[in-house]
Order: sequence, then structure tokens, then C-alpha cells
Amino acid sequence: MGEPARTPRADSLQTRERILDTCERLFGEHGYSGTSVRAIADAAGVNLAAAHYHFGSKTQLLEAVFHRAVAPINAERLRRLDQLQAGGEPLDCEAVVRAFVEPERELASGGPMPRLAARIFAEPRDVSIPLLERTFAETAQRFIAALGSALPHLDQATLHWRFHFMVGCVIQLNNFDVPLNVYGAEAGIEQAVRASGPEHLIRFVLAGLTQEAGHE
Amino acid sequence: MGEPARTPRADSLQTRERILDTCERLFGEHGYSGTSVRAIADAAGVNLAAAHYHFGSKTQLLEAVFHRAVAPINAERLRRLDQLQAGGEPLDCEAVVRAFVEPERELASGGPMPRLAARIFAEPRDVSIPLLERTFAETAQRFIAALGSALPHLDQATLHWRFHFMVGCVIQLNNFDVPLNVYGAEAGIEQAVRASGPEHLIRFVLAGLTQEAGHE
DNA sequence: GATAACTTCAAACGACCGTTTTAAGTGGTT
DNA sequence: AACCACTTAAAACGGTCGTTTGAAGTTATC
Repeated sequence: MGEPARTPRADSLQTRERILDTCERLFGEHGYSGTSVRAIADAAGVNLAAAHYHFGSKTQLLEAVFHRAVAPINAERLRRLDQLQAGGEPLDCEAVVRAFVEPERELASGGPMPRLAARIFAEPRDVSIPLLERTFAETAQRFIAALGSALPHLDQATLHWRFHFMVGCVIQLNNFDVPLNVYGAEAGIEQAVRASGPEHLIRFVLAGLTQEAGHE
Repeated sequence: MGEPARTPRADSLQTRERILDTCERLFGEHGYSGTSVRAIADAAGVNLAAAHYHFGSKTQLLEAVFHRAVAPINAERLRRLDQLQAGGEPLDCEAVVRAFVEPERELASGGPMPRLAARIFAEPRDVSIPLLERTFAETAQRFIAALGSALPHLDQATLHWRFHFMVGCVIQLNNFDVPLNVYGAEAGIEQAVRASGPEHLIRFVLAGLTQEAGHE
């Protein structure tokens, strides 16, 4: 019923992409519940029914936009991790962190994707957890394992928490307007603050990850 | 028009509190847009119009619940910070971090507040930023200044970022179901993982905060 | 016990929600 | 030219949204 059957036409691909682009932006700005399909269709300049024709439902629309936005980043993360692990020598923690952090900045720089990804973590559990399972679980588990072999003295609970904190810091990197508007950072240094974020992030999480003590 | 004028009655206070309790829980579970006033009224066992009678609008309802939940925690944070600064001796970084982290665990332990606070950061900007300005800006700025005096070698941008990362880690502490459900942590260690979170957090952010290099 | 303020209630308002339907348009293939 | 699958378009579906209304109920005060 829903899906286009045989030979998609050229202009329909444009419509699909326009919907996904707009969807990515609006979900990132207003969240899933805060964005209506009508608002997406209007902002994308397409008919309301086109969204349902191409994607079936609002849920599948989120799935599609998230897959398109996040899949290449996770693929690149895993590609870099494969490359690190292919060498055979023991893993360097900083290299693992960079393999996780940098693809997002390179593949999504300036776009609305990072904000979308950050917001997914705060959606209701029945929305976020299944989505994260499908789009992030493999990457997360591979990186946790890699960090575990780079930091073999850490037990599993410590490892999971530290990875989780790292993810939280990456999310905060995409909430950069909070420090600017709430913490009272001077507007003048705004650009410098934004630009320096990724390196600050890497420094911060590396120190947290590589400290000697497990806990206590 | 909205506000009760002279002498509030005893049972109305019960209604108000029931609404706020339910509101705190549902906003924490489903977010602001994802929670309807009807759902709140139903779950609280009060009439739909009571919510508007007591609070005026859904926005003011969020404001009220957030204020009630967060204000005492921030007050306790600042009280501890005052106490630290009253001594006159140079600030200890770990003490500052604990002054920030521990009040939430003590005053809101087990309740739905932390999840609510975590979700606010992901609400649309026009919802989250004004709210954070009113409820969190003073605390944030005081703690940034305190961290700055505990770590005098750090420049402002570094300081802001590291505090921001710390906040991100605190938020992740309240997203503990993500590691359990997405990262594949064994269900058996679930309780141990949850219980050990706060100490892991303090270790992690302390290492990130106190590392010697500013950046580069 | 009457009065007045405060609170609850059921019902309704118009607007918007996700989705479906039905029809019109479009372009490639024969 | 005629066909046919694919795509767009407009309108409507039932349902839920935040909010308001006006009357009934309740409690403190005189």
C-alpha cells in the first residue's frame, strides 16, 4: 500500500529529499512531538499527503530522517575503528575517542543533524529507546569494547558509565547555545567558543576516560 | 483573572500539589509537547479546568513544576558553595563539584525530577532557554566562577566548556536506562550500575576539569 | 444561616493533529 | 495516441489539543 512499487521518478526523489531535509531541521528545532506533519509539508513546500505517500507515517518519517542522518556517521565511526583495530597493536584511547567524535563534525558540520541526534535522547522512552537500539546500539557496543581493550584495567560498569558520559559531552557540544545564552558567556567570544568546542571535548573526555582509578 | 485572590483553601492546596506531582512525572516521561493537560488532569484525578484555574496555562504549569522541583536543589547548591567560599581558603575543585552534584541526588533521589531537568535541555529553544535563564543561570554562573577560582590557570572559554560538559554528564546520569537498554549492559548488574553512577560521575568530571592543559 | 469568596465540574469552543480518501495531473513505455 | 504506473493535489475523516465558559458545589466569615 504505502511504498512506491517499481520505478521511482526523478521529481519524486526531490520531494523525498526536501521532506527529509525539512524534517531533520524541524525535528531538531522543536522535537518530535513538537513538530507536525503539516509544518514539515508547508516548510518543505510539498503537499501534506506527500509525506504520508512517501513515508507512510510520522513515526516512519522520523525513522527515515534519523537513518539518513546518522547511518553514514556511524558507518564512518566504525570504519575508523576497523582501521585502528586492523593494525593489531594495542588501541590508543585518544584514537578511539577521535574515531567516535570526529565523523560527526566532518559529515554533519553546520547541519541540523547533531541537534536532532541530541534531542532524540530526550524523547519519550518508547520513542527514543527503540530508535537508539536500531541506529546506535551496534556502534555504542563496538566502541565500548574498544575502549575496554584500550583501558583493560576498567571493569564493565566503569566502562559503560564513562562511555555514557562521553556521549553526554558530545550532546552538550551540540547544545552550544545554552552556554552562550544561559551561562552568560560574552557574545563577543561566541565564535571562538563554538570553534574550540571539539578540542575541548576531546581533552575533557580523554582525561575522564584515562584516569587510573576505576572507582572509589 | 487566573490567580486565587485572598485566602486559599486547604483542599485546593492538595489539588495544586497533585497536579504538580503528576506534571513533574509526565513531563519527565513524555516531554512538554508530548504531555497533554488532559493527561495530567486525568492522572492526577482532578478536573481538566482545575489545571487552568490554578496555573493559568500549560506554559505556566511547566514553569511552576520546574520551579518547585529545581529551586530547592539550586538553593542547596548555592548554600554549599557559600559555605565553601566562607572559609576564605582557596576552593577545592572536588568540593565544588560535589556541591553541584550531590544536592540533586539527595533532594530528588528516586523522584521524577532529574529526568524532567534532563529533558528540559532538549526542549525547543524558545521553551528551554528562557526557562533555564530563570531557573539555572544564577547557579551556573556562580559555579563557573567558583571553578574558575579553583582552576585559575583556565581561560573563560575552557571554563565554560568544561562546566557545560559536567552538566551533560549529570544529565546522562539521569538517562541511565539508555546504557541498560542500548549499550547492552547485562540486566544483572543493573542495580550496581545505577548505584555507582554518582561516584563514577564525580571521578569522570573531576579528571576532565582538573587536567593541566587549557587547550591545545 | 445568609453572604461572598473560593473551588470544582461538565460541557463546549475553535484550532490543529495524523491519517485517509478521491481525484487530478505527470511522464515513460508501447 | 493510448495506456498505466507513479506522483501530487485538495478535501475531508475522527480525534485530541489548549483554553474558556457558566453553573454547581464548598468553605470561611459575618
